[in-house]
Amino acid sequence: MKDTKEHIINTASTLFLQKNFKEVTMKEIVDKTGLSKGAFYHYFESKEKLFMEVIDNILFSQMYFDYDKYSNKSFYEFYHACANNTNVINETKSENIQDTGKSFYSPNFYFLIFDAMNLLPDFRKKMEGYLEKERNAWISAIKRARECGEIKTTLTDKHIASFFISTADGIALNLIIGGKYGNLKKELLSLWNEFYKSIKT
Amino acid sequence: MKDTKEHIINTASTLFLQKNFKEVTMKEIVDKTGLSKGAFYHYFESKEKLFMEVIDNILFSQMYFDYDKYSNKSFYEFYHACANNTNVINETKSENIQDTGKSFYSPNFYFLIFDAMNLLPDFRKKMEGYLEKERNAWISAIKRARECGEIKTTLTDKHIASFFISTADGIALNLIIGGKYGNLKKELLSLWNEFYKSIKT
DNA sequence: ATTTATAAACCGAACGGTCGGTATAATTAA
DNA sequence: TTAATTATACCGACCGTTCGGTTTATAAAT
Repeated sequence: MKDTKEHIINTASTLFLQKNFKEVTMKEIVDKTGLSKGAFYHYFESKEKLFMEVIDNILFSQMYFDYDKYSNKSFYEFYHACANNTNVINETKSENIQDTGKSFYSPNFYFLIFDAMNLLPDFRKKMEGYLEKERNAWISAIKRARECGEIKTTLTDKHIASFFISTADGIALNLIIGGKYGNLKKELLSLWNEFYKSIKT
Repeated sequence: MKDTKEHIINTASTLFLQKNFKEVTMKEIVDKTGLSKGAFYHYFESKEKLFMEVIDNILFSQMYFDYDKYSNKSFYEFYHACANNTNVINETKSENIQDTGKSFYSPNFYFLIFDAMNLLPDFRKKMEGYLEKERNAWISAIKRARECGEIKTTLTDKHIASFFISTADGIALNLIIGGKYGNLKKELLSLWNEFYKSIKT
């Protein structure tokens, strides 16, 4: 059944967003899914294969953001859309996470990224490709905004892009450590909006 | 002997900078130190206790940065000093890391931070305290720069501080993923310098 | 100076427990 | 009846840790 497999992937996703690969045990996955080991290994040949599917499911579908959709919109709209997209995972997954009393940090995919780089040989290239695409989208959006007179600044397109991308990651990281990842969108827009004010014409 | 214990901590430090707590095995620690398990447990009562000492050693000594030293210097000097401090760990530890052929990422303490938050109950508060101190140092340095006419901008002190701090983390994260953590200082200063140009009087 | 006594440093086999994974039986669906 | 699905019992490998014992350094006694 397709449903059962998806159910396993979803359950495992929330676990892998909380803890790293080694910390999530098969017993845990089996218990949380309400299935047995036999049932699990009917659908997946190994824990690693499951992990790969989780990676694909989370990183390369949910994380995917259609930048082209904003190619004819203003830069203001572009970065607001990006801010809205940042915590898709948080919103879609955190509802499944019950507080165990232990000091879990917020669900975040930095775990996944680090683990995936260790476990999946071709992951880094895939990730780099994604990041490059993201960066190019930002750069072209900024370039467009400058050309059509939306913004005006001495800063180069590249550096502005670098600003938006790295602040997104950096603020996310800080909020995760502080246990306040839920504020990401708010914090991001606070900084981005004021920066935007300073460069808009 | 103090030497042996320090030797264990140093060896373990390089390991914990490469892999997370569970991925580093006792066998590995023992082999890399050239000691036996018995010898190890003569100095540490558990793997966790060793990990705690590694945390203290790396995060709260090496990571420590004396912001007060720059209280009478220019903001330009301040952020250059911070940029120089970012990859202290990288420089001091990476020499010990031999390339095993496996796709290790650059040594970085994001592993340590994540693991420490799970394993050590009081770590988060400690970390938050450190981050707050860091942020306050930035804010007061910026405030000073504004007051004495070094910089002039519509951006608030808080947001400028947020810019510097989050870009440091964000760029570091991106470079780790790309396997080019060694470029951190260069990349950081490239962005920071140009931003500085745009706000300096 | 040499022997004796005490402690620190170190070793590696072995332990109990948990890990991911498998073989096989029971159940359900077709 | 046959094939797909789920459950149970079980496996060997490996984990962190323990433990009995050896070696080496330090100090005391003769």
